[in-house]
Amino acid sequence: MDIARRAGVSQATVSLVISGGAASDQIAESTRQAVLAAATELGYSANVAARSLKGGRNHLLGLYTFEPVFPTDQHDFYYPFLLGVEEETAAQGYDLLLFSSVTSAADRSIYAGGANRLKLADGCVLLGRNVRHEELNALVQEDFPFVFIGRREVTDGEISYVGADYVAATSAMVAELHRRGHERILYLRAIEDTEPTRDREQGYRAGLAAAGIEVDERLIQGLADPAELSAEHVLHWIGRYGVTAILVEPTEDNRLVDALTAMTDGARVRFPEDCSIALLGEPPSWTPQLRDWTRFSLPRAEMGREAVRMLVGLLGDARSTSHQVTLPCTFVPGDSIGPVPRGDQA
Amino acid sequence: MDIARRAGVSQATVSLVISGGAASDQIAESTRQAVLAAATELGYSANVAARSLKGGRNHLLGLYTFEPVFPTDQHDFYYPFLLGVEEETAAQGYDLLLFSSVTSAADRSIYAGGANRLKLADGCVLLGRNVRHEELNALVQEDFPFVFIGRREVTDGEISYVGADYVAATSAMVAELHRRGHERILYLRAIEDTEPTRDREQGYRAGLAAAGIEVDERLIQGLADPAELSAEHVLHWIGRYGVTAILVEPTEDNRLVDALTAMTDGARVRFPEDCSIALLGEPPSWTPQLRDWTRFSLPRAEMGREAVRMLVGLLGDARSTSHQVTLPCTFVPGDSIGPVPRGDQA
DNA sequence: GTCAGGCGTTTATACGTATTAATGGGAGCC
DNA sequence: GGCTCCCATTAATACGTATAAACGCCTGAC
Repeated sequence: MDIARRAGVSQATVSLVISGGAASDQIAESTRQAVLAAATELGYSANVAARSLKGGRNHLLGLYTFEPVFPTDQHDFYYPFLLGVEEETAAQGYDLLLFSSVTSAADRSIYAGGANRLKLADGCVLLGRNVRHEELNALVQEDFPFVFIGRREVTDGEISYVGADYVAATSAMVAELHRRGHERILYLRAIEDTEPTRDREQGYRAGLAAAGIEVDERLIQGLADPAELSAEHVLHWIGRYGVTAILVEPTEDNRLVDALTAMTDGARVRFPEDCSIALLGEPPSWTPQLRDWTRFSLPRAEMGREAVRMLVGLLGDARSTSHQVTLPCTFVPGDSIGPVPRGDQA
Repeated sequence: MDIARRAGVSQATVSLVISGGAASDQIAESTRQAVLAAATELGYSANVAARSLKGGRNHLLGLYTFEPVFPTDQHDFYYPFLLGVEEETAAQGYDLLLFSSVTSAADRSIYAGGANRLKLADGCVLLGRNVRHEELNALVQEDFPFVFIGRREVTDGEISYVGADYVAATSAMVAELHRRGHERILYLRAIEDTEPTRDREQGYRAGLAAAGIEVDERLIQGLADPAELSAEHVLHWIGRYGVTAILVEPTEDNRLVDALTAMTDGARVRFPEDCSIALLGEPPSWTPQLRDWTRFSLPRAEMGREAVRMLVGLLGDARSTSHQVTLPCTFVPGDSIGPVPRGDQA
């Protein structure tokens, strides 16, 4: 190390001065000044790799997303999370490492190339819907500190996460519909069995139970691709099952809203005149808001911030217990729900 | 390394098998299989820190902004740049390091703490209006590889940058106004003497020259804070100098557009009926676009991408020469310019 | 039988830092 | 003056990997 030579001291001394805020009180003031001067002069900065190799921390937090975030629509969905993460990371005095290379790689795996690149950072915030649970398990076993944004379960053990309270929000949505007289409420769920979907379904059932309505399993329909949702479907459900309201999960992109808009434009189905409809979440904010859909919105930025706070907490405590937090969603009244259509009233 | 023990070979052999796709043909197939088996079994993943320590490069590109990006409006201004940088970084197989800690620190200096934290990355993309030129100079002297987004000058030597062609865009804007008969064109410039402002002024003068109009120095006015721009000012300029069109530099936030909107709302001045107005740039995109201002827009995402490409090029070439590129802006017709008002026609 | 040569593997070393144990020198005390 | 003790500094080591150089062994040739 050339700083040492420059200041005429040993490498160990330099290390003590630079990093050892604690142990550097053992160092004579004159020496410390000399070292700092030399460091400044040479534009020195510690090598992260070496530092983290040694086992020290490098003051980096990582952010890894399981989905690519570049398609602009999805990016816009994830942006508020990122904003929160970035803001709190800065507030905590850390730098933020975006694992874009892994994200964009063909195989899209944390362990691509046999290397868990996440370990570059002290800890990591994870984000994304299509999680590879086996990778999460691996992370847990290595006990690498990380926090997931969104509730996630793993088979062995518990992980830390900051989730949105989909259960309560969905349940409240059912209650809201029930207050307006609806009893035949269709729930269109994503076909993949991920945690957010499970939570919504649980909230749906809980909401019905609270309203004293028995669950009609035929009113829980899987929807593989929101784009395939058409007026025919809706009219069919109305006619066949007496559906008066629909709850539907939006995707991270704008396919759902596009489909709904197409329906409305065709005037085949009117919301809420023919049928009430509410979104169990919020479509990407960039979507031109032609319509103020009834929905609930996640506190995305706050979730990002909270995840970082939690992560920093984990880093501080050596014996890191996992933490789980769910934050409440905000109900957005919108204008797509209304009373039960005349002909269908009980 | 416990994989070595597990497979009954040496650490070097493991390294050859794991990383040396090239040199691993020297390894007997049986040995390689044994090593790979052991690696899989133990859930091994290479330590990136060690790897990059040995290799010198850690495959990180940095992004540093001279202004804090958290006030939502400014963030929205910088966001497209960030998007481009992020996208191309991923495409190049690098990870992106956001220097948020430095950004948010009180002293906001690259060299905070006597250390150049930027060196954490292999190279760095810089961004921001209020540059500290002395820091740029220092970076140049260390010859740390970096690329600035926006044209920047330093006293000693040249730096690499990807800029927007403000000169041509402003000149074209003047030509556009002249085509509609305007000859008394007021230029409201930022009061700080930064490169973008200088370029706009140069473009303004060039445009006038091309149109055969002599520059009236009284028509170049400094504007410290766009918020202070009022109907009184505009009416004054119209009455006193016979101004029929205004060119104004927008800020990274929404103060300018707010001021213009306030003027319009008060109906004190109508654009373009009373006076044409065009923005020499683009306000933050999040601004509720009450009005489609005539302006030009920077290819921000493309600038970000190009900056990363250039940076990666610098990293590849050991003998790094500096490169300068300016990208053309896009004219956005909008609806805030029109013909010369009746009473003012020559 | 000896020796060259090639191949598969290992030994040794370097990367830059943090940390512990050791070293040196100076001051204080008897 | 000699001894001890303390404190500022240093030497030594470890972290996990990549790589050049060295090594041993086996084959083929003379």
